[in-house]
Formats: sequence, structure tokens, C-alpha cells
Amino acid sequence: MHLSTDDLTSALRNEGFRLTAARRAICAVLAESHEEHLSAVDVRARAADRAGIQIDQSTVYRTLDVFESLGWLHHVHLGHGPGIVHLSEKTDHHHLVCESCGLSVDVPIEELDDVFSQLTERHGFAPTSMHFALIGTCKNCAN
Amino acid sequence: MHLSTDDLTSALRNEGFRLTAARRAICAVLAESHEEHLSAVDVRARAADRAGIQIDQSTVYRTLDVFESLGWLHHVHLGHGPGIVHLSEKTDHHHLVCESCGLSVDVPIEELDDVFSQLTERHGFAPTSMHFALIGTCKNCAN
DNA sequence: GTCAATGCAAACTTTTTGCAACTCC
DNA sequence: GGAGTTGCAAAAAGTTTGCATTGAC
Repeated sequence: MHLSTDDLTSALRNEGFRLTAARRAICAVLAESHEEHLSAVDVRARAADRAGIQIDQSTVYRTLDVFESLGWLHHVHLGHGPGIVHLSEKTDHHHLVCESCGLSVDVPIEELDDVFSQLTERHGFAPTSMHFALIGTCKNCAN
Repeated sequence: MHLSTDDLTSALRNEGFRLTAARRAICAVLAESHEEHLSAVDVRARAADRAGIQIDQSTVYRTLDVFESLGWLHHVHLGHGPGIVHLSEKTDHHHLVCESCGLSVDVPIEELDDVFSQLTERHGFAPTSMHFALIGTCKNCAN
């Protein structure tokens, strides 16, 4: 169900990219970051730590770019500050961020189908990308 | 209906802030930027131009911060790049940005009431801030 | 005269880029 | 061996901050 590190590394190879220690480590971090919100900086720290090597931040950005251009990865913005990365295979979801407590809730995109198709009907606009979070107030903070 | 430059400047004074040439010019630019999407850099350029004085970018940021902390102004993100500013009095609206052509459509928040209250019912989450645009595909680009 | 506001320069954060050195295939 | 990758250093973009000077009231 979830992509493994090997899935990612061999897919990279299949696409004609070279496998380096840095890339292997980054693949591993992404494969393991199931529900986490990791920034590129986080990815670098973890990958370097995990593989016991040093990896430059620019290498991470470049590798994430490769993944993103292959459509395997997306980055989203939950607020100001760094974007966070997501393997695309993870169930597509929108991010709802509570402006009061900062809590971030993932809502599977299917659950927004009705909501979004209303938008499309009324405004001819079909939301396609969950690139920016929706900011609001969560249940707890509403009380 | 719309706030005038004088509304803004005298409101500033009433709040105990000092009126400077820079602030007057910035107020004028904001009051006149009805449906436009101006960044802080745009505001600086226009205000300086309009008043025939030089205004530092940091002054603009500081003044916009004052307005924002008074709740008179919001800044929103339509995509990567600079945030854009809005007087709060302008009808509240959400921004729909077409990822294909870049077109940005403003949707009055009332028209999203149904859509958003569904979200609240189902996910206990009430969207309150239009801080980030919704990214998708517009009618034209869908064809 | 005081204190808020400004300009200027410098720092900051996140991300991108140029380039020589390296190393994967 | 040769092209794809890397690290390093520097730049870029947007925004924030420190501080001495200015100017509003």
C-alpha cells in the first residue's frame, strides 16, 4: 500500500536517474514519513542522520524537485514558513489548519467531493490542488 | 461604502498613531486599490510615486503591520511570491486561483457559506480566514 | 521636548543557482 | 570516461530588525 524505500529508489533508477547515497537516504526518509509534516530542512536533517553522512540542503531541494517533477511528491503550505512535503501516493487530502491552536487536520479529498463540486457548479472553478491549507477554527477552539 | 483616504488617516489618528507623509500616501494607495492585488512592494512604489517622496520598504511593512494589527487590513497568499494586501472593509471573499492560466477569481464569502458549513458539520472545522487561495482550474482552462 | 516613526543597513528565512570536483553507471 | 550529482558559496526574494536620526504633536 505504501511505497517502500526500495520502490522509490528503483523507480528513480528506472527513470534514468542515478542512485547516490544522498538520494537513497532521502527516499528512505520520505517512505517512512507517513503522516508527518516534514520540511526540506527536516528531510535533510533526518536523511543525513539516518545515513550517517552529510547532505547539503541544496541537494535535498534538488532531489525533492526531481520527485516533484515526476509527480511522486507534492509540497504544500500550511502557513507561513517552510513548505512541507508529501509523497503523492499518500491518500490525497486537503489540510485544514486551526489558526488558534495550529492543529492541522487532514481531510481525504473524497470527503470534500460534494463541497468542491458545488464550487465547480456555482463558480466554474474546480479545485485541483491542495497546495495551500484552508485556515479556520477547529472544534475545540470553537468552544 | 468604501473607506476613503481620510477615513483611514483620521482613524489612525484616533488610535493614537502619528500621521506622516508616508502613512498618508500609503492610506491613499490602499483606499484606491479597490479590486487590485497589491504586494507590499507595489504599495511602496505607488505611494512614493503618488506623494512624490521616497518611502522605505521597511516603512511600508511597518505601516501595513499597524493596519493589520488594527484589523483594517489582511494579507493573503495567492501562490508563491509576495503576499498581497486588502483592506478588510472590502467584501470578504475567498480567492480561487487557476493553476493553469493564473487567473484569480474572487468569490464573496456568502457564496461559500453552504460549502463551508458543510465542512463545519462534517469535520468540525470552520474556515475563518481566506489567508490562502484555493488552487484549481477555471472554466476556460477546463476545456 | 518627547516619543513615535523613519531611513538605512544588516540580518533572516526559505529556496535557487553557478560551478568546479566528484562518482555512479 | 563522461554525464549526472554533489557540495560549497553566493544570490535571490520577501520580510524583519537594530539603531541613530528625524519630525509629529
